[in-house]
Amino acid sequence: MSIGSTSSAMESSATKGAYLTLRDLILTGELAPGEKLKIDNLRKILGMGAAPIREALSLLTSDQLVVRQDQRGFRAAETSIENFQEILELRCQLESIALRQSIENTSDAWIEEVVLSHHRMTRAEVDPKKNFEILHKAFHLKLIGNCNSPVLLGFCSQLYDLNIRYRYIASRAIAYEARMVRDEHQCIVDAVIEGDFNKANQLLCEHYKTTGAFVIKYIE
Amino acid sequence: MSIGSTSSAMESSATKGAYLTLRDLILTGELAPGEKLKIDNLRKILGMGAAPIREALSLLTSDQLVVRQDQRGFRAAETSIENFQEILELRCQLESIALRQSIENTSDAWIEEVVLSHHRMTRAEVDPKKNFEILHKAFHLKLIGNCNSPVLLGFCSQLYDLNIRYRYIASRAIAYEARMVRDEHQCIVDAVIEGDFNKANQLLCEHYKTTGAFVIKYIE
DNA sequence: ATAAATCATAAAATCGATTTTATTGGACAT
DNA sequence: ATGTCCAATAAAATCGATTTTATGATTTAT
Repeated sequence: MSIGSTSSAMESSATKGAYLTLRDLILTGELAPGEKLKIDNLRKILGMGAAPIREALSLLTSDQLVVRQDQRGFRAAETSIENFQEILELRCQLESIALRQSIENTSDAWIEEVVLSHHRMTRAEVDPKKNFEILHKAFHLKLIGNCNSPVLLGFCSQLYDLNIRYRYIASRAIAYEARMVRDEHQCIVDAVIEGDFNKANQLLCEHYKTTGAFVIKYIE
Repeated sequence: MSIGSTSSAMESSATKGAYLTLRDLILTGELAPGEKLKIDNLRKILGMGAAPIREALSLLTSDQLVVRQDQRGFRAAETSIENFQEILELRCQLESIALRQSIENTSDAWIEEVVLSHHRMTRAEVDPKKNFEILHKAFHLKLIGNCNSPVLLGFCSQLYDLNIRYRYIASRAIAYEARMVRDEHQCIVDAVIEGDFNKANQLLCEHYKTTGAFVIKYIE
């Protein structure tokens, strides 16, 4: 069984381990949308007491990955086309704001970090998928990370995760799309380096929406 | 002591009670920014075991009102001018989006709800302050509540709370401003009824920023 | 036969005690 | 004196057991 050892769990505290593992299981769809999350079951799976599990689940409600019903326990958040489209739209709106501010504050240091994280992501496309996903997220967050607005970045990070969850769920039905994602990423980086917000923004939103249109076919 | 009976605590579950009470204490500044939240202390104050308190604190981290340090417990989130300004700016940006969509989707039913919640809030200006605050929040959320984007509304609600926390903290130093808030609210409602997004949006953002400028003098 | 009420079971919520981890103050060596 | 190490204390994290609450099945009354 690969559950107890999933990814970077088993860290410091039991709570953190439970949090990371459960988060992973929900994001990848191994715990299905709407599924009841019974404490006793999870106890057996994760091999710990109830307290850290409840705490982890409480933390996951912040991320909108878990829903809590008073006195009726927890379940994995539902998915729906409406929700997916909302996530998609919000990502475009919020990342536009963050991207604009990032480019307004542009600096050599930031540009170099963007180039670097892009490079790392590209290089990892051969490695195990898991690793790529982490670097892919890091890249996209770096792209908007110069906006000097940590709360906004928090929202974007949350939306990213909610979005990728749909990608995972969709990819259970089909092989992972072999679209020209690489080129798209490169063009975005180029526009950012040029300091051209409008171009970068348009490319970024299209990037999200194209992927989204692809995913949406496989929901429901 | 009015702590155990604060507001609408003592509800169904101990966790929910703890959540509401702690949230209140933090929003109003009775638990000061940065203050260590020791489980044992809170146990004595709230009169319950550690489990529901930890769970409530975990839930509050979602709201960004509590910060959790692994193995080092919880504390009330810090405040800062930078954070306040960020909150303010984000509120304007996000509520603009929500307001635009709300007005685009305008309907008689929604307009009536806006008018109603505005009326209720106005009428409550005499009643105990607490009640007014709830209706004030309800009004502002209703104003942007026709946007058909629950996630966005969730963000706005969160930002509202973070913002009001600064108001409370500032108002510890001074008497609550007697500005022309009433007129401002009325003008916003009028613009919404007219379906004039630009006007409504400008008024709303000014409304926030004027109040913000007032509050900011009393931080630090 | 249907609806309300009751009971039995399963699950969630909570508690008190234990274990693990951080923090503090002081002893020791440099 | 100053910095390092260790012990004692305080706090956080966790567990196992208990209590409370919901759920589903069965009975009873209309």
